[in-house]
Amino acid sequence: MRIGELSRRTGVPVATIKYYVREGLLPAGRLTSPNQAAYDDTHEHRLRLIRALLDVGGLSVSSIRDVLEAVDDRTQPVHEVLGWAAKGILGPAGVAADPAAAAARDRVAGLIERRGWQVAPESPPAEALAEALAALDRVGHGVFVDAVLEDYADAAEDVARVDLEYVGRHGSVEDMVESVVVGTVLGEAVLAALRRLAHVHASARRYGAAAVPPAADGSGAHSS
Amino acid sequence: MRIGELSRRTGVPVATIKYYVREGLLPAGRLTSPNQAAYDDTHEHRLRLIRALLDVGGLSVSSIRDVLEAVDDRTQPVHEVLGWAAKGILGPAGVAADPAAAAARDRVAGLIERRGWQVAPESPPAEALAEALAALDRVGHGVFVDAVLEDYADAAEDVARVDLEYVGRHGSVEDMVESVVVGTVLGEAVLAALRRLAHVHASARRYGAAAVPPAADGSGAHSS
DNA sequence: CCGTTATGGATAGTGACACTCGCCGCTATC
DNA sequence: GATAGCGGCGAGTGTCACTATCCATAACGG
Repeated sequence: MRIGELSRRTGVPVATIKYYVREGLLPAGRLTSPNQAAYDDTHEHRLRLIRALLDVGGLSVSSIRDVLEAVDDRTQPVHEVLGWAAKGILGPAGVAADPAAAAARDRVAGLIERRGWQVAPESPPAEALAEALAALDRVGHGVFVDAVLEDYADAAEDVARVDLEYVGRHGSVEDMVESVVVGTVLGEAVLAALRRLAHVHASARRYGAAAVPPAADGSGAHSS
Repeated sequence: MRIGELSRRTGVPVATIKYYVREGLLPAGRLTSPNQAAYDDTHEHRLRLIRALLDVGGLSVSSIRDVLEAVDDRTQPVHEVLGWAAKGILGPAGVAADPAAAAARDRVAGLIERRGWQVAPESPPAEALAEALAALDRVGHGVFVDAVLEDYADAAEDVARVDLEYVGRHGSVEDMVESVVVGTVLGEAVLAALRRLAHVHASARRYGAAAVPPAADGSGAHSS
């Protein structure tokens, strides 16, 4: 397969594929002549993965490069791979120093301890959580945390159990790291969408009984 | 309070505050002279909200403008507000037409029906879900969906129940829409972080028994 | 009273990001 | 042997979230 067909199969423009190769997201094709290269199924699969991470997962190109390096590195322990991606989605952040942040970090440490989670409080997900709790506090919704944190944690545990089961049942170690990545990133998108769906349903049931036909107008549908 | 103090209190640069005012995210201060304006607590609160949605929620400035308009518009029914924000996080997207997308939409419709959810299958969250499922399918992890969808949906229902209870118990209708926004957007970040935390824990327990001291090296800790 | 600093308002510029274009010389295909 | 496609490269594009500069005016300190 040459680049044109790869492009046609995946719907990704040729120029973009070349760009991904330059950026190190996609390995170059096997050269058959000085200016002719062949691509195969692995390239196609990798390309689809890149697009999924980019479009649905919302990762940046540079995060994806890091992630894919981890996927390719077979020596990477699975649970190590799980910590990274937060930084790609949340900004560089860099450990805030205000009172809200300090309180949030304590709160996270308490939660981890109470749950008996074997996680370092300095790990990226823990800091991401602290960041989110601090933000909630700063906008005056600190109570939200009191009201929901434990229930959220229960739900997170349920979900994580299911995820791990899937990854574990998925056969070869080669694919495992990719399963973890896919499950983490795309699973997040799935869960978020489900939560909003459940919100809409629960809200419609509780407040407006009036049917909610939201596709009728375009008021909020188009972007920019 | 003048703009300088507002800046000092929130940590947001003066130039950035001016930018938010220009962009319509933040109302202008009350003019006391042709070139002097006063800001109050509502401005401060709004500014913190903007930063939270931006930094933690990952919304774009234009999404935030839309969201805040809804917050300010008291006539907005609550369950109507719940549909929007997906477009800010996921791209404009625009309804894919390939087989994976079609299958995913069917699947979503089936799920909604099976759950008895009162949600239109064309609503933004439903389409976001279909998008995510389609992406999963395209990267060859369609099985993931079979394995976890129902459990995810259970978890989402649990979480949504808790969320709605919080919003309902939160008093005045004025604050309700804001609670919904905050709960939806920041709650998503909280839930995602908790899920990753639970992943790391469950994974450490199941695979590497070796303690996982992740803060020791800086290999993945600092960004870019 | 006056120099310094801060302010509102407007315009222009910045850096990061994810592409996208154009060019060159070569190759595959009809 | 014309035409289309190719690999590789550098440069350009549009968007986004700021950021910098400028001006005339206002507040503030001595």
